[in-house]
Amino acid sequence: MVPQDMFSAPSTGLFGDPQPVAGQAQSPLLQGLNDEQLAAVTLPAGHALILAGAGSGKTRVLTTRIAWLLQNGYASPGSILAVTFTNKAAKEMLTRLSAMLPVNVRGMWIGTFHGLCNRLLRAHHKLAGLPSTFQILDTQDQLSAIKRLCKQFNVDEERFPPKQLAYYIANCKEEGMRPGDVPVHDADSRKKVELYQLYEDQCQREGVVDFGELMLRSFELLRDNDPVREHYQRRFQHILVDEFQDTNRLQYAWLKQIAGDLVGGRLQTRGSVLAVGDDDQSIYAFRGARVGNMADFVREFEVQRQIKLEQNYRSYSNILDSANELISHNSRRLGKNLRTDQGPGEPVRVYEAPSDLDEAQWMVDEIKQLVKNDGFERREIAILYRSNAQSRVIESALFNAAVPYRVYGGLRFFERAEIKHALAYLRLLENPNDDTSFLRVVNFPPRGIGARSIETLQDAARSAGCSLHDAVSAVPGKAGANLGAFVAMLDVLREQTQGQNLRGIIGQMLETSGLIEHYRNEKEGADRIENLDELVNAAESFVTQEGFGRDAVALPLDEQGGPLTQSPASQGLDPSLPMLNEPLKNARAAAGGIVDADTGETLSPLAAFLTHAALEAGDNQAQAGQDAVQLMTVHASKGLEFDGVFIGGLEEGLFPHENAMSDRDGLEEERRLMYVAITRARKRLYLSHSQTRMLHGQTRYHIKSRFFEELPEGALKWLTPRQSAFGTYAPESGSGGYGAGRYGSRGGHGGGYGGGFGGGFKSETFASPPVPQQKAEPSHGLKVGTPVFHNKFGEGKVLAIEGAGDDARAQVNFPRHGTKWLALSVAKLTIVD
DNA sequence: AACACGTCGGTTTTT
DNA sequence: CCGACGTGTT
Repeated sequence: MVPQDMFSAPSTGLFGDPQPVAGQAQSPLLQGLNDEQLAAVTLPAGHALILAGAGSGKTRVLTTRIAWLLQNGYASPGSILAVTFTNKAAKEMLTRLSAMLPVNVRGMWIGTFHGLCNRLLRAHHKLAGLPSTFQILDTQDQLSAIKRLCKQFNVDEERFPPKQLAYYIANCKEEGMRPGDVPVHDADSRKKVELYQLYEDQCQREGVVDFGELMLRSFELLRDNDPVREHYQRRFQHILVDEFQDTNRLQYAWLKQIAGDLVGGRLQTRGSVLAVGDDDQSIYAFRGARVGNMADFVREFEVQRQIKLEQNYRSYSNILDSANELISHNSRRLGKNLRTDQGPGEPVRVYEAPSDLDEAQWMVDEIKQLVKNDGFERREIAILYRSNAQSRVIESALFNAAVPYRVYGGLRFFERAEIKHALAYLRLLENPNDDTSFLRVVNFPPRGIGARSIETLQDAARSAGCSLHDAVSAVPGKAGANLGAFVAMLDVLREQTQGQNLRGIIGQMLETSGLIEHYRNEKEGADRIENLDELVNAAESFVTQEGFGRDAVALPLDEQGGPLTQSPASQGLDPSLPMLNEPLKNARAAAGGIVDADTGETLSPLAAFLTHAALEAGDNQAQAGQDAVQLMTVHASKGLEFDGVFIGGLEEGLFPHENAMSDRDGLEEERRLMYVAITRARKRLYLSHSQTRMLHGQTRYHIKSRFFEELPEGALKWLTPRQSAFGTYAPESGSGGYGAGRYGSRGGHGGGYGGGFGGGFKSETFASPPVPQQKAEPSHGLKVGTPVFHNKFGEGKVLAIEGAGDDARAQVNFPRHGTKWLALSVAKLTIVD
């Protein structure tokens, strides 16, 4: 129980009024909310957990809650902190909020965890032990920094792959561990800790932080500086967290720091935390998400109110029933059942294809019908898959049928090589010690500085304990001259751009660095120049419309430890909060800078833009022009919705994925993934699996996903016979007579069969495929699913079989030893009865 | 410094 | 099968 006096302003009757009840909602803000939503929006002070099912209006509740707090004077903009995971979600919240209320969103802290951490660290960089010009390393940068480190210290990259080190370091940080906190058991772990420490030293020397560091450093800032922590605790009376099920350990610890202090084993908080999430949609355990944070939150914050949003506004009930039934197979749920007022709608259609090519062709045919007969827009149709590799065949089928499509994922704007090069120059203007950026462009465009020269430079820098930039003068001879010229060029550039606006700076950089010139002479350079032009545009719109001041409102806070204005905060307002100074700051921001809390100086537009580039890698390539079918992984589809959804590749080993099948947690996450996929659909849902699939260049035999057994039979319509005998098909016979030539005009794979499926084909036809049957004659007598025994590995189950005769191999899952590929001519396998 | 060749690995992804 | 990456060649 959280005592009432914990809230700052009980005297005004804050939240003391009787709560509005459904039906009484007078404010237009609250109109149209259902009872659950209304209750959530108008929650009294105190910590609360909202379990928000898919399509239950979660974002609406979150934004309406903020608007309601503001409108009723329960909160000032400055007292609100809303945290999301993605920039997209943060932006969405801001947009909806400003549509709802004519409110100055600037005073509010709405952003991603990393964005807000960045704000904290910029404002208190001295206390955090960072230079004001610190730069942010993205994942690529981090990896190249680690590779550089490994080279420098002669680390055996076989034994310690840089990728793994990166993963290891990120992991330690997520667990809140500095090198000194990591337990060491053996030589291996000792070495890793040592490298972690060296990496940290290197980053510190260069004035750069990786994503994990952004979180950990600001956590420590709060933890170790009482005045700072208290300031924010007092300020943020209303903390709202989106997608709470995706928070990792460190993010949760960070929230606790901002919310209150642990006193005598109990968390004493000053404000209210509203956590919104859905344990059934937790699909990011692999990157540290900890669903357990939800239960911890309830316990540690002594949460008194939990509200479930179970009314779904998205899907017909056949779809929803399928989702509910599926997810009911998971254990340890917080418990939730979606309901809808909509009718059953069409049944969920299920299709079994002989091959992945046929599966893709079936999708194309169905999509054509949806568009032609049912008036679906293509952009309202999505094809979802478990892994990116599956998109190939589907793309090919769509391409050959001339159906416009768009694939999500891939390189984002700020991750393109030419953009990274340009940004590296800009970063060096800000922070010459950023060795990662230095190395990226020191010889790009080529200026005669080879590996040899760089090695010399690195040695010099190491012995002097300084950055590469500062070590240049120590390199003799021709190499030194070339390096000197590079540094001189940077100096010239810095001189040239002095006092210029952002657009001017970037334009000048592109010229002086020789980047533009270089790409002009390159045959494939036109696209890259186009992208560089786009960079100038991005900078321009960042300055003008994006209102970069918004993202960087600084905080007046006396860091010298002087008394913070203590006030009763009578209207829930704390006079020491910065919003009172807003006009001044906005004026300064408009003049082209951002006020820094420590120094009172303005943060340059360039610095702000570089931060923006690092924290928001930009849209993938979502050219929203054409009406195109959308292709993406199930993960990428989270939060989206479509009229029609296809989920392909529902096969054991693929979905659920083989790497996740061995333990219960993994399997349950796969099931949640499937749950997310199903709940994307509004009107039509199509599920499919294929008996054979080309994977890693070889045909694999798959049995259908166990998830089919977990769906309500009554909601399904099988387009192919439910029990089709497995092994009837010979996938590799090539020359099918039907629709030959529909594949193959691109990518070179020869004519498939099955072009004529989809439409006419309904049921019995399936038993006799349009290709001459080749007896899949397994001399070994193994089939997928066969339980087997191995002398060394014990009992296992066959997951897949490949090849024939002496080349035959079987993939077998052994509970004790994991999944193995075994050559049948060698391994002694016996079939278990 | 650009290109050719061989090896290796191969869920999911945001910041 | 297909892309990334590292090494070796001109």
